[in-house]
Amino acid sequence: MRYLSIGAVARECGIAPSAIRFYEKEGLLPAPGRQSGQRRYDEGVFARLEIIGLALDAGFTVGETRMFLSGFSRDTPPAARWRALAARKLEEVNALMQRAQQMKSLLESSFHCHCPSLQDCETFLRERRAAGAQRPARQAKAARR
Amino acid sequence: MRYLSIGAVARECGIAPSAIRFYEKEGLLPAPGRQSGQRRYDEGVFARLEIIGLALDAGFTVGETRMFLSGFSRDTPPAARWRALAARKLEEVNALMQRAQQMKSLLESSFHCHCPSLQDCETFLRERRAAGAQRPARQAKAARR
DNA sequence: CTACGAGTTAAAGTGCACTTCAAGTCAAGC
DNA sequence: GCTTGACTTGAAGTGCACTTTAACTCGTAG
Repeated sequence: MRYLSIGAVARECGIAPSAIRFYEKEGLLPAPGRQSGQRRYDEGVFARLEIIGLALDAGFTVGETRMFLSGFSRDTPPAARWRALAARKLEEVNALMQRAQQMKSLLESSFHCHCPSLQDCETFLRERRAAGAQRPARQAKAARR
Repeated sequence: MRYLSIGAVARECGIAPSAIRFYEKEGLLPAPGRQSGQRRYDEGVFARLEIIGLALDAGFTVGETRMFLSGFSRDTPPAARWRALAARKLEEVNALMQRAQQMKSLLESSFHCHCPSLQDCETFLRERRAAGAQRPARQAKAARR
């Protein structure tokens, strides 16, 4: 079993050391063992970091990701609460995918479109109709740096 | 043709007046006519706001959205530059959708999963394998409030 | 005239996910 | 002993997309 420094982990998975410390401080990552003050990680950290990245990429906040991860931890899983959160998040992810799909259509069609103005761009109007009577008061998230 | 105040537009499409002013200042929204100092919008503003929302939701920054919109404007479309941007963005949107899909799978499977720890969760390992040797050094964005 | 609601501005504030900074510790090499 | 490089900490800074604030102007109603 190799024991890796924070720098080694960072290099190996392309995350800044500062981010790893940040995740630890925020309770996403368990505090690892130390060797003369320095953090020493085992291989398991990569799987954790991967889910963290996945969750944050998919639009979870740090707090939500913490809860998401707690759904997988061995200590007292508060299943009901977790399930509710997961269900809500699933909807948000669906909404995100739908909007991304719309944007994708819009982008693709823009390659073939030469409308002088938006007001009468056929493609856009079609997209808009496809989107339906939504006008949904956007609120979901999905960011990373 | 109705002429709407900023408040009326805001109410009708669920965006804060401050956001509308912000978009105008950032050049996403053309400056409308004024009536004793106050902005008066025509119906066309809704289509504009809808694309702005779509673009921002799909992860465009304000600057990118400005360029995206300029692709649709009647004045000198710098087609090459725009196409390059659109192509790059299309890739980013694809990546976003892929990650969202992964998160969705993870969420869905978490309903049926009762693994004591991540390290040996079959479902997660399968997801990970499906994701391939990516470890992609995340960089794309996709946020809104 | 006064009051009110809705608009105007520039500037400062907010929340999030990190990053950067300043000052220090530690082990190894010379 | 001194230097180097990688690490440690808490605190402050950053970028983005807005929001809030403060001080103001309008048109209308009473």
